[in-house]
Amino acid sequence: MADISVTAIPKPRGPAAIEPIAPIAEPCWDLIELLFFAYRDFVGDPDEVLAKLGFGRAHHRVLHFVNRNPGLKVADLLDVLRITKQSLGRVLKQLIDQGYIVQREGDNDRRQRLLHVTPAGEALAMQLAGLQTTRIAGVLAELGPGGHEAARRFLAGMIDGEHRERVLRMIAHADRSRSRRRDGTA
Amino acid sequence: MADISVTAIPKPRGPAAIEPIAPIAEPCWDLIELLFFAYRDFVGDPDEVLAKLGFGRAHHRVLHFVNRNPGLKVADLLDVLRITKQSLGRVLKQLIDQGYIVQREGDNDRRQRLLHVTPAGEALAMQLAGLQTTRIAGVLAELGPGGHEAARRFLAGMIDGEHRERVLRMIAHADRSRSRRRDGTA
DNA sequence: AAAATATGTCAATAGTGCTGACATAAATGG
DNA sequence: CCATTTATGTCAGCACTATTGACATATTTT
Repeated sequence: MADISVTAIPKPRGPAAIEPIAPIAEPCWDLIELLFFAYRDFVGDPDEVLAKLGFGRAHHRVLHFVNRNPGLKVADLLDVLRITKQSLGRVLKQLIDQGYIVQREGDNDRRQRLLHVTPAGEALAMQLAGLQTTRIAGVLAELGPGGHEAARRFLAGMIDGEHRERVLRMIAHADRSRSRRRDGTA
Repeated sequence: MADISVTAIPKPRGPAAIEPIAPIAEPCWDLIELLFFAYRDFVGDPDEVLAKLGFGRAHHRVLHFVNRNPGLKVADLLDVLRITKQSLGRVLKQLIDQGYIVQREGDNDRRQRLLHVTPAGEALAMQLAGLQTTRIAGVLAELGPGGHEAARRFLAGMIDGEHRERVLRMIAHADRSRSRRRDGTA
């Protein structure tokens, strides 16, 4: 029931065809390779902009998630990025020193350093997201209606089942967060 | 005509609504973030296996493309991976030293070192591709018919137009190459 | 024979991740 | 109030993957 499509067992090639060791299913080469090339170009646009600022992909990821989740706790950011605080440290310090991110003490818990983008940080984050959105929008326009939903379902399915729900909730939550900001409702 | 879906210009919020600086289109947050998480888990499975062998992602990419394109020239591999020969050097040397890849002199041009996987190399490459295929097959099974084609079109569209045709040709060519090998036609 | 090509290698550097150890401030639980 | 835990930061060192620049070797092309 879960073995449709690509991993289907190879059809026997003739009557009583002997399969010595079992050739197993042929890998899904096309999507494996397309994911590689697609992701490379997808992150390539931001890379160019970031390089001019002396930043790399790590800076992009931090800036992106802080922009999307204003007031994010450091611990939560570490959790999303799945890196150590030492790795985050260097990158975050640069973003703070150069005025793209600020830290604010937590209201309830003064140990927390809640992360926020500055106007410059938001501008940069939006510029980078804009580049990626332009690329995506180009594809979706070609694919026609249903393309967006199909892509979303494919990509969401590729996430570990263990984390999928959490990621989807985070995306939905960030969407609400940002639309409040746009409305000035915050 | 290319501005359907996500990047559509925001609808005016009321009669004669003034848009001060132009909020521009809202980025396509969901696909941007899903691509990040999906790709991370997609490469995560192989990462674990590779780590036990003392290899990293760079080794995976080299092994993958050599397995898919037997007799690949070093120069072509550099071109596909878009890295320098110095970067390739170390990684390739390790794969050769540990018996996963061999080099053969070109028949016509003896300067060339054509790359081939050994049986061990093929086994490893197929194991890694198998992990990724299992993940992909799980999604495709959920998506139903058309899912594979939709994913392929989305991902292919995400590749720079400049390189898309070349990538698709490479994939098609490698498919022929490998099926010849399976048939013993080579 | 000279020039171009395919490949390899040495050295230095950058970006991003890791582990381990330790420090500080604040919250929390007896 | 004090001990512990929590949230965060920081120093030091290491690994992997990428870069640039320079140079070497073998082979093909002109």
